[in-house]
Amino acid sequence: MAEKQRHSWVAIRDSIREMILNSTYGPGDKLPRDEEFAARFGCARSTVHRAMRDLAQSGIVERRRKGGTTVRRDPVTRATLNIPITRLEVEQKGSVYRYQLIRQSMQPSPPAIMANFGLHEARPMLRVEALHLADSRPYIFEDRWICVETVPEIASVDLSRESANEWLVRNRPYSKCDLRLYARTGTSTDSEILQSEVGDALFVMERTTWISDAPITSLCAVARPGYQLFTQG
Amino acid sequence: MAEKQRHSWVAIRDSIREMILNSTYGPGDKLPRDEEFAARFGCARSTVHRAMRDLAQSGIVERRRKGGTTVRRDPVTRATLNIPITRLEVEQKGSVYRYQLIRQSMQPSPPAIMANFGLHEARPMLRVEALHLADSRPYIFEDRWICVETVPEIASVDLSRESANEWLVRNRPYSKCDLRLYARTGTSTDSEILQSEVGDALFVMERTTWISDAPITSLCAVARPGYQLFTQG
DNA sequence: AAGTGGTCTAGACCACCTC
DNA sequence: AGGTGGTCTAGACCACTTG
Repeated sequence: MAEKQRHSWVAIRDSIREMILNSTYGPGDKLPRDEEFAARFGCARSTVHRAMRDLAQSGIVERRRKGGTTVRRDPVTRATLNIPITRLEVEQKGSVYRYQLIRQSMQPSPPAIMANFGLHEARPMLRVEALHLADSRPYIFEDRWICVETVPEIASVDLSRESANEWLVRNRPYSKCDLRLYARTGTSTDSEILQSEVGDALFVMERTTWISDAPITSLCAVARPGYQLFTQG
Repeated sequence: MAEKQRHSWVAIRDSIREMILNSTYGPGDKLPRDEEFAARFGCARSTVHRAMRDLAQSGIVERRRKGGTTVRRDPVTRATLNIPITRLEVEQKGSVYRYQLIRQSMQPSPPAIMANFGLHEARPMLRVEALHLADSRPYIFEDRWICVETVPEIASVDLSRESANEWLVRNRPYSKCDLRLYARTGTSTDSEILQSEVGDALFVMERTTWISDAPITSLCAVARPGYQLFTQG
């Protein structure tokens, strides 16, 4: 009952992971070089590399040139979140999506937004407050700041028709994304906008993106009560 | 001002992404075969493959054998969450970690847990309720169910000394992990355990893991008010 | 300065899936 | 049944980083 491919990178990854869990190699230990493993397994070095890359991405090992591969002392659980465009998220649930621009204006970035971006000086930004609705009921409220120096085209987009969320995802790739998730108690302002009760537990997602160190957008999205965020491939 | 490596997979990835954003290839369009791209770029097919794998993982394209590579119609934002062992999370903040086992008992899996695992029949499970503390203040309360058929060794672990969280992460790899995040209003039970106020907004993380279709554990972790979950590489 | 991981190549074969 | 992506190899060179 052998595997179809004897030297598949998956098999090799599992072997190495098994050794780590066996304590053949413990936390902080240095693993043999890729070439050494390749010789042991009787496969090409690139196959070991492929396996190692997977283990590194899972957070089980750390790799450094010259430094070699070491077993992480602090294993982490890594989960990938899929954050779809809000319109598609709503439509996928079979609801009717509607979008409502509440306010937009040019403002210099306030301290909180500068902190999100890691900026030391204020930059001119477009602030957009908007509401996403599902079946005419408030779904997510977003308060977004867009750096017009990085995204000058945003000025010519009609944000009352197309959401900034959608325009940016479709037109601006990002190279870095910071995400912050937490729960907040609803205020009276929240309850007005989201038609929720004061004191409801609200789910908040803050997302900040850059394209190679240039700030793109930073937003704070507040979801209606009952909202859940899932993982999924 | 040319790049050091003219045919680096990063450069090729960026070129292809650029074409997609240019609408050279629009949503739903089929991209040329890898071999075709390789010929155009004057590189090896495996280099195109490396670039494509990255684009696929970012959620920009979809690849299928024989079906070829297509531009996704519904772009998604993908973010990787790092969920450390709770003890390390606390210690990294410079706080003193403490752990307190509240209750543990063998119980057949209730419907909610069966649903998390996708089981049709109840299985014997070890239920563990425990509290993680930071500087003697409640930090996270976890209500965990462990499938003893998959993890029989758990029976011989002293869970009053080592948290199930830590033991499992260190000893049990998983092949699949479902995550669900949401906000919940604190009940009187919550307020007792977490020393919070009734009505506080609490951040809840539900996590279910399998090892190749065999259920490992399903837990519901409730964090103290003010808790935040971040991304980070 | 040298050792280790990262990348690239050219070619081969395989596995999956649509046509 | 055939086309496409996925993997594997053997070898070469490069880039990072630590001793």
